[in-house]
Amino acid sequence: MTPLPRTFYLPNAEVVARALLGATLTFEDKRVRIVETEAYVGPHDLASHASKGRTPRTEVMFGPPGRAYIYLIYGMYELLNVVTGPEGDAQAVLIRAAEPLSGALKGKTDGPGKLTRALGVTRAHNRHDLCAPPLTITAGTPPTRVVRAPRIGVDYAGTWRDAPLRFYDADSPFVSRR
DNA sequence: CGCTGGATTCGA
DNA sequence: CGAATCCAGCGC
Repeated sequence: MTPLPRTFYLPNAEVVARALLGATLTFEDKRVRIVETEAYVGPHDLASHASKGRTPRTEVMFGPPGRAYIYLIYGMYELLNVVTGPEGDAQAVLIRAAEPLSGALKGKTDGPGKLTRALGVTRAHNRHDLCAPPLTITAGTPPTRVVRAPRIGVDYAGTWRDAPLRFYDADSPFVSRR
């Protein structure tokens, strides 16, 4: 399969988060179907790391769309994001959960930390261009029903805490719990 | 340079 | 409910 074109990542994070549901995430020989995402809509979004401004860590979010933003959280989990929006517009979509498609996975994929661990994706792939191997996203099977809800674990985000920017496949048993 | 706390997960 | 485990961001 051909990776989704860079133009796919050009719209805002909310649109891309919704559009990524059902798409296939591939890393080397491992493939999963994305079933849960969250949109981080810009520097004004207090839940986004981009709200701290342009720093060494957030730099990639201010760059061109279609790149991976991967960071370490709680000292032990790597979370995978996709940068969206035009260059200079720091938006991103967190990939929270997926369904296994290949059998080579090293564990569960029903949570953002577990997903990257099962795929073997690490910070070494931060800034990687998702339009080229080994880490890519291709078209897949869209969900029948999509649920929109508040994001998980962003209680610190003030007025942005309850913004309904989380999307998931209502019929998938692989959506993260909570 | 020291301090604080986190887009999580698992086990008690 | 709290520990694990480490580093970004910030203040001094």
